Amino acid sequence: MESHYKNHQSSEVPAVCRVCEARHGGVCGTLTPAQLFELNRHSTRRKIDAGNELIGQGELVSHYSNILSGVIKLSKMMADGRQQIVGLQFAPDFLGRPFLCESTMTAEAATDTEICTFPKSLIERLANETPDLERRLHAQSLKELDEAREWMLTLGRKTAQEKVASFLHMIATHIDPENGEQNTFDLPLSRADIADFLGLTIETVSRQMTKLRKDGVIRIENNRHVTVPCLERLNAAAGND
Amino acid sequence: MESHYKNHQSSEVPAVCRVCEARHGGVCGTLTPAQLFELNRHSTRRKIDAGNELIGQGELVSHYSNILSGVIKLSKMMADGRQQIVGLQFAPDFLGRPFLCESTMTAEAATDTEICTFPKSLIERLANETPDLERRLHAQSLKELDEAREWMLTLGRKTAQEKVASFLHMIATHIDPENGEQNTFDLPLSRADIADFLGLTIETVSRQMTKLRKDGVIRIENNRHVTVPCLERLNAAAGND
DNA sequence: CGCGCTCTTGAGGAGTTTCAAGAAATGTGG
DNA sequence: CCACATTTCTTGAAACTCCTCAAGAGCGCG
Repeated sequence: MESHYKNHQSSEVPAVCRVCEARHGGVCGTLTPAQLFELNRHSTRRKIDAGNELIGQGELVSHYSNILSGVIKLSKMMADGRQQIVGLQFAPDFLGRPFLCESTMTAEAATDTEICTFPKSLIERLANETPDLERRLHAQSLKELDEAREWMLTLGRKTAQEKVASFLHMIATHIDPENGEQNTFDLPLSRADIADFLGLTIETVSRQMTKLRKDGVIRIENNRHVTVPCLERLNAAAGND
Repeated sequence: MESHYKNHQSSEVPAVCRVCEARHGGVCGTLTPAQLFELNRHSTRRKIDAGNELIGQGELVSHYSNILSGVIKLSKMMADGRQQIVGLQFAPDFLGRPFLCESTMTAEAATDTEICTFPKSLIERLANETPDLERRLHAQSLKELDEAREWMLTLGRKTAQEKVASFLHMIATHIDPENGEQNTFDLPLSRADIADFLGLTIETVSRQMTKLRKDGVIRIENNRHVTVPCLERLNAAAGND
């Protein structure tokens, strides 16, 4: 490994990064080959099984991560156990809250996930050197802000039916369809997670899914596998125009 | 005016900025005197009466603003008229969505407001020159993101009672108290606005305010004027730990 | 003083939750 | 590969929260 780093030409990007799924969409895309090498030297790839916690509410944040594959859920919990998912991050999103030491929420793998982790301090130094990186991080924050506000509208003003349809529509447009032809995918979240995301109970989510199925807006197989024959109908059920 | 600008020494900040309420908290704080002069030349102060719209959903964003005084509400509307307030901005917050041309929401003055406006292009150029400014804008985005996620928990998982108490607690801690002794303030929002903020109806907000009053958690005069004898009791009513 | 506006209060009803049970999918060990 | 246990999801009935509709009270204003 050592020699590998010593021999590189500064115009080449590290081999690991060259084949990395998140390389262009992710936050590393703005870095120079030399910076990538430095980042690479301090980064580790990790697999995280569904349900495992990356970081807990109130813990110290020492690392940032790029999501290479899978879905991460960010959630907040009240003292009495009520829980709300406040964000879903898909590959190749960047995970971590700049400028803050203590996490205000829990990050947990919703599906089996692969991430690339690096120390907070290193990213912050690179961001100082590289305005493009700083801007990229800023852009991601703004994207998350837009999404959060979109969900505030959903949480505050939509009916259970519209909430569930909105969720399915979001997933349908964020997950790569397995099948080019039709819009078909596996839900990355359990009914309990969906409920926590939409501010509903499991039972209500289930009932609304059943209703959407009976109305022909979606098809469901094995509970997790969903097909959307017509995205526009789903969008209409979600209350969007 | 012309001569004023010609005669300045580059180490002095413009007179208007020197007495500006938002100078240090706001986004201008990071700029050099020379940059402040340039910004100042292209900026205008405006007063906006309560209820007036700054920018509408779907309109083009050509200007950014610093809020000098007052409260601005950011809201989203559905096709059928249902509305949700997705953010409240207090002086000296910065108003505007970097990197985006079309506004995804409406910005409206909740109270009589004074702002300082400048063209989007100028701020973006200054942000390129000044990493500190870019970082300041980033920090503000992150603050808004944190607030949005906090409200997602409120919208999704709290009861009407807790929602109203949460709102009052937020206002109590964001508005400068008129009176050093006790926590007393004028609500910047009407019952209708509060309802749109909390995902409730006017009637429910009213009922919960009455209940909080009868329980002795708050005192109300003239509908708008609120006193909080004990912030901790209010916080408890809001469901926070 | 009457008019309009905002806020409050009440009664009834719709939508969601709660509680409880059953069905379907998933995993385990023989 | 099949019984059995476990988890996840669905369905039903009753209860409760919040909404809708309706009327009245309080306040500012011409």
